[in-house]
Amino acid sequence: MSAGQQEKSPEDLNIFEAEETLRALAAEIARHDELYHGKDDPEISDADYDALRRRFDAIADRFPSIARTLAPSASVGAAPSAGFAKVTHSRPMLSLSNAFDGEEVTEFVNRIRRFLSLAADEPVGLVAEPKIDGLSAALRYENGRFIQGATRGDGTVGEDITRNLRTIDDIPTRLENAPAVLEIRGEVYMRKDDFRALNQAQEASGAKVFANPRNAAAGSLRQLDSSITTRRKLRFFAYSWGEVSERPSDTQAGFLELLRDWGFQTNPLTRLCGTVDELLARYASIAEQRATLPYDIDGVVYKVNRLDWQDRLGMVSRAPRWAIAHKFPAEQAETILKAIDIQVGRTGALTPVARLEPVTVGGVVVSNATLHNEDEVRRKGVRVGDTVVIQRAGDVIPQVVRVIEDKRPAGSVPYEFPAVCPCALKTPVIRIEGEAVRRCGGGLACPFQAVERLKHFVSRDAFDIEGLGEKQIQAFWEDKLITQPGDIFRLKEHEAALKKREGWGEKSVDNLLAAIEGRRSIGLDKMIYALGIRQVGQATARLLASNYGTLGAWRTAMLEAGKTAPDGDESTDMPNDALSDLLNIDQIGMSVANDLIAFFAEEQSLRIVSDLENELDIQPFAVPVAGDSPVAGKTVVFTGTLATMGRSEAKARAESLGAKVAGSVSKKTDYVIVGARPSSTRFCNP
DNA sequence: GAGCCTCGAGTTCC
DNA sequence: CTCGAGGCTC
Repeated sequence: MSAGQQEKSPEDLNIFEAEETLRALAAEIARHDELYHGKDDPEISDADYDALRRRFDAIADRFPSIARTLAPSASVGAAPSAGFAKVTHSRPMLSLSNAFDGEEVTEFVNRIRRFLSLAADEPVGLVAEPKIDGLSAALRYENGRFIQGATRGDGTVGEDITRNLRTIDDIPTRLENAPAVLEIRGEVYMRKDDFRALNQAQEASGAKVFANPRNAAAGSLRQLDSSITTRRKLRFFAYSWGEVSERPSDTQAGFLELLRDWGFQTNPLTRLCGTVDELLARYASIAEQRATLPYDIDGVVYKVNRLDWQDRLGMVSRAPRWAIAHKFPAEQAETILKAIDIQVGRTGALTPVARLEPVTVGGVVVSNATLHNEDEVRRKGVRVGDTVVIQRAGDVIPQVVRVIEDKRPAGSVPYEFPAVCPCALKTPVIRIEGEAVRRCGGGLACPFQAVERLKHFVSRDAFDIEGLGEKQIQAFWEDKLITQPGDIFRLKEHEAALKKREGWGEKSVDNLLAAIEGRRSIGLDKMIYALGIRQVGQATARLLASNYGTLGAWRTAMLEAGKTAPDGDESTDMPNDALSDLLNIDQIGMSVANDLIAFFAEEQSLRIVSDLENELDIQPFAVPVAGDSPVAGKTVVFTGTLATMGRSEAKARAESLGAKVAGSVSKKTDYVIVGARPSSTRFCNP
């Protein structure tokens, strides 16, 4: 449905219009389901999605005969559309760290020199190439044949878009003289002229117009029907590789040459540079050509040329140490700051948000921007009524860059952070010494926090109840249908009342209740995460679940741990066994332990937990045990520098063998792995 | 005690 | 995505 198109109410539709509309809505809903569940990248807000669903249901209720004939309609909302198959990348697709000025580029090259301990006169060859604003893809060739292509996804798991990639002329289907296994990586993009032509055609046919070439390429690549992709003129620049059975070159530049020999397109502006000055000159040259290039770029990427150096440099978190993206300055726009509102998060954090006169930045209309916290507001000196400069950080999230003070209206006053929570209780706001955030002091009692906690409870990484999004939680809360998590599982007692609610029919209520029933059985880790304890996110919840095994054991341990030092004076009290066990878990320190203890010290928390215990079937955390491993069920401590792999890798490997990894030695410790002793490394190399 | 890395929390837009 | 903070290593 295109915006602005007049929507008729279901009563005014004739049967033909109804059929057409239902078909379109079903397709649209299926697409958003896929974006939301499959791609984890929703295109519309939950509210807009709900509106689509409601409109579909309203029309379907009035024309049941048509609704029945539409196969997908029956399953709308019940199951996400099939979409694309998942592909696990054999080697993760990394992201790049960014540089925004010459100084950061110099620092990047210096870091490399230090890391490699290079002599001052030894040059570091780096390949500079434009950073194409498209979508990265991985192409797998086996014995010279293109067998599978995937999107980047989250870097670890992408989607199988082989059929659509096969329609791209720049992607050869056969390679001569290629290694047996060869995974080529590069960027799928649309040229500016093809983009303009596509949009004209879309407009002429009344279809959706794309905001920019990148979105058009994304939309085209994600077509389930690859005959549509064929008609879109997509292109591909190759620039990197993933898994290879034998390394075909010793340098980045040499590899690019091979890519050309195999028939790939590589970017013609790519150059090998020897010094930072050369890199920056190349950057300036590419920046100058930017407007006249036939495709969009958003910066220049620098990569260490020698592959043996790339190997040595390795990576930092999820980005290689041997490459960086020198980004062009983000597009900026001026607008008026109309108001500063305060939002309350689930932990009570009060976040100021700038309400802006809507303005287009980078092809997107922006009307809100976060101001993070009190310090940020003060640092930027923003006042209501100011004209401010906006940009989209990383081309995504809008931020206020600065105030144009010359345009400040007379009589404006500095922003005063409110002293009380905007909720009905007007609880005084607390700012803990040394912390940046201000929090509502109301804790569990604050109604805003309560709603946010419920939203967190049903969120995607927690209970993920379909049909129970933020909007519904808000509405059910206001009507007192859901005031605590356990109420969700008693919602079916209000079935009749629900069906009378505006926007809710027989079908949608049935679907919702079915979705809720489907979540009655849940893993302990998700259960812990859903509780929304401060500092306990997905990773920590998993850690706790795997260490304590059952809800009961965890609760008992947390209550026991809380019996230490009620005055909080740790220096005089030895931690009890329960607390020292907790602190012995790798990644859990005193701060996280205190928040856990504080949670269980609340009467209300205990009620919520036992209520859920009655309603739910909580599955003990499934440890993927390789039963015959010598470390299964044992507690292992790593210390010192490991020779063959990083600490985190060793930890992951040991855990995959069923071991628990602790941070320090205690009486429960079975093995201590020190350095690279051969007798110990056998645990890491099964 | 400094510096690195991971995790948590909050946010925006289509 | 970005920032801040906690936890760990050196």
